[in-house]
Amino acid sequence: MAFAQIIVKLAAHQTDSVYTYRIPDGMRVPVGSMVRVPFGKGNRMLDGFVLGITQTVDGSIGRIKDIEEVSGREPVFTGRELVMAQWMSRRYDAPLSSCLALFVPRDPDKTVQIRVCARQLREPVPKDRIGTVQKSFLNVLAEHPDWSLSLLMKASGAARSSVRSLENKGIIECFEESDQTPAPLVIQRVTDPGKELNAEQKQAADRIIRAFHEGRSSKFLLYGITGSGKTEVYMNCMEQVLTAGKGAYLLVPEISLTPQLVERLARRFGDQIAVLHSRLNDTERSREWERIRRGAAKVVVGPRSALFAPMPDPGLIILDEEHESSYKSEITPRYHAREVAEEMAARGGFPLVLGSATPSCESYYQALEGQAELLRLSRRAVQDAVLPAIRLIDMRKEIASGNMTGFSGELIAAVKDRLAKNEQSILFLNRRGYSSFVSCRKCGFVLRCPACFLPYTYHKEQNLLICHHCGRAVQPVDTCPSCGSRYLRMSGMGTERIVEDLAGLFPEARIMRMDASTTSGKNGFQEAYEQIRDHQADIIVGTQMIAKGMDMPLVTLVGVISADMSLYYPDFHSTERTFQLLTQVAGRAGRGDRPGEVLIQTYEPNHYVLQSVAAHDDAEFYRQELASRETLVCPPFAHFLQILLTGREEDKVRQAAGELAGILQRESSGTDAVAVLGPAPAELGRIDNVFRWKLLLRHPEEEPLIRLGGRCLEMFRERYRDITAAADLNPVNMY
DNA sequence: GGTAGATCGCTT
DNA sequence: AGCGATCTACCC
Repeated sequence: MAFAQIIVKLAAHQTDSVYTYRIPDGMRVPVGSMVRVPFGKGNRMLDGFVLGITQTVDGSIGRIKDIEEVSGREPVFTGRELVMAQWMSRRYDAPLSSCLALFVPRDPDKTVQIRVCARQLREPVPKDRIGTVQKSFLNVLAEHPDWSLSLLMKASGAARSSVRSLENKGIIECFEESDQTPAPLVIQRVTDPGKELNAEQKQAADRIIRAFHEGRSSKFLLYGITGSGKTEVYMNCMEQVLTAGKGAYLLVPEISLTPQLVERLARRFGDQIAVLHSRLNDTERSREWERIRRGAAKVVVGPRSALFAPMPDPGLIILDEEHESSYKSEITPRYHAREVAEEMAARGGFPLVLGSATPSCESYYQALEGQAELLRLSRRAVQDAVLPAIRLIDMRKEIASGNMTGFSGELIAAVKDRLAKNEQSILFLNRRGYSSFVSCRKCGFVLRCPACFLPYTYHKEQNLLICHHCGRAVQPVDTCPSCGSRYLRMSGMGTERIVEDLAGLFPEARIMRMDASTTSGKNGFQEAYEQIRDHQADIIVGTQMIAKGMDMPLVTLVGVISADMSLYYPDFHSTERTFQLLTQVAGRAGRGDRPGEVLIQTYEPNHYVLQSVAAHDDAEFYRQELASRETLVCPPFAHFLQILLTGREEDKVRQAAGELAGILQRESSGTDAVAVLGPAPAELGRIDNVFRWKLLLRHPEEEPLIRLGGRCLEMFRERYRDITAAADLNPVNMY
């Protein structure tokens, strides 16, 4: 008798419990299998992962049930993957089952279809008495040796018993065969042999490849300005890694996974690439995974989750736009792809490349400290393109001169000028919708979502008040729900409002809006891009999505409506984000043969972020930002562990938060003392009627935070079963 | 998350 | 006492 140690995927389990199930006689259940098991009083079928096999069983276990079946290919995860999942589980305080699930396709049965085939071993000798049905079966088999057993049976009219009879006589043999390697999603011939690299690019590629050949897991920061040809360096390195028989991961932020990039990679690597993104269905994703698992696809392109694709022998991981916050998962396990990639590279003994035009402060600091090798690309690969002129517009002066429109005279004049020249303008505002809140002029009441307590954003097109947090949509009212007055006012500006105002100012212009609301369809983003490229719009009003890597040669003006909005967001990342966003959005101007101009409207033109953006002085930004981070004791000079407590009863959540703070303070002592900040209600104190309190732990090193957090949360969870406590290491959203 | 068994509270 | 509504513990 054999038993399997199984962890089960159950949402209510905040921590893993290992259950013992009996393996029915004849069932093959290796370690690493995914199985269906009956669970709970109702014997509901759940997915489970097999962590171990034992021959005996602990007498204290009451009732032991049988495994129902094994899902898909067995096993679904390797020992190496289990080790990575365990590392993630500890580091991110997440159930092991949730970490293992990342390495397993959602429906393993779709990954590979096992079929039963037959092959003839010898001719029937005369003394064998063959019936006619069996003879017919052999004839069909001779004609179609690749058919499945069921097909052969159907064609010949043979029953399973006849087949068994042939088997028993040793004339045929039945065997299981997995399907052929699935067809690639992207089919393209290799037409691009690769460009000659310039000196900087070549030096960068050489140093990465040297580390690869030496089996060093070095970390590189490829810091290259917009248009300096980072992708060409990536492709050159990947090609050399492939030549050496290994595979490569190219991670991109989801938004950057555009058809242009995929096409470019396909022209270079043909069907050796596997493309993964969130819009694939289960079958498509499973097929790409299967191609990767079989070694048919050696270049994996995708967002952070692509790291978990089962590449048998990786030799390189590249994170493009490494500063992007989409590399941090906001659901359990709350991992950062950069950290997971680093761990994979370290274990595998191969290099990691972080690429960006605006590196994260963490990576920049590591390069300064020598923990990452810095590779600079300082020249634009496109010869004539020059950096755009960036000018700051002091909006205080506009207000002083009586201009309350939100558009400076200079910006309006510049747009008018571009319209006259038949060139395109981009106007950037990082807030969608029409107005940011609706309030009563008489009593000051603000219309808010009842579940989240966040002000509603008015969407004029749909004529709805929408909560940008939970998505709740309600009909607008014309009287104040509090005092009954009819003086309701819309305040703050969103992209919809900007479009409306511009239409009034420039009635002849073709104005287009590009934000999450207008690009939601399957190809929404691509279609919008093509419209811009084909000059079907003169003015494009958009949120941050227009800042990302699109090539728009007709755009010669970029206007930032308000740079201050993101600058004063209550999060220490806000300055860095603003710098990155403004630098990226400025990079959209003048990439063709005409020079670009960037106008940034602000109420604080002397702020170091704006000054360094305007001067194209990245080094100065990082100098000031790192100094400020050191003073504020923020990353990279400290690490945070945020603990979010949620529950349906406000009093209970508050009380639990206080108790957890006490446990943390008691357990953290001596030289390794961790700073405990809070508890405090979260800025979004209530979402969908669940109350939220938070605690923040800070320490110069990560390890004491992970250790203390893990230990204290274990104690806490035993005591409070109805309160959810979720840890987040170095959260990207500190609210 | 789902279920059974315990407990609560209101009805007859 | 009788029965639905709510709470609590546990699931191999």
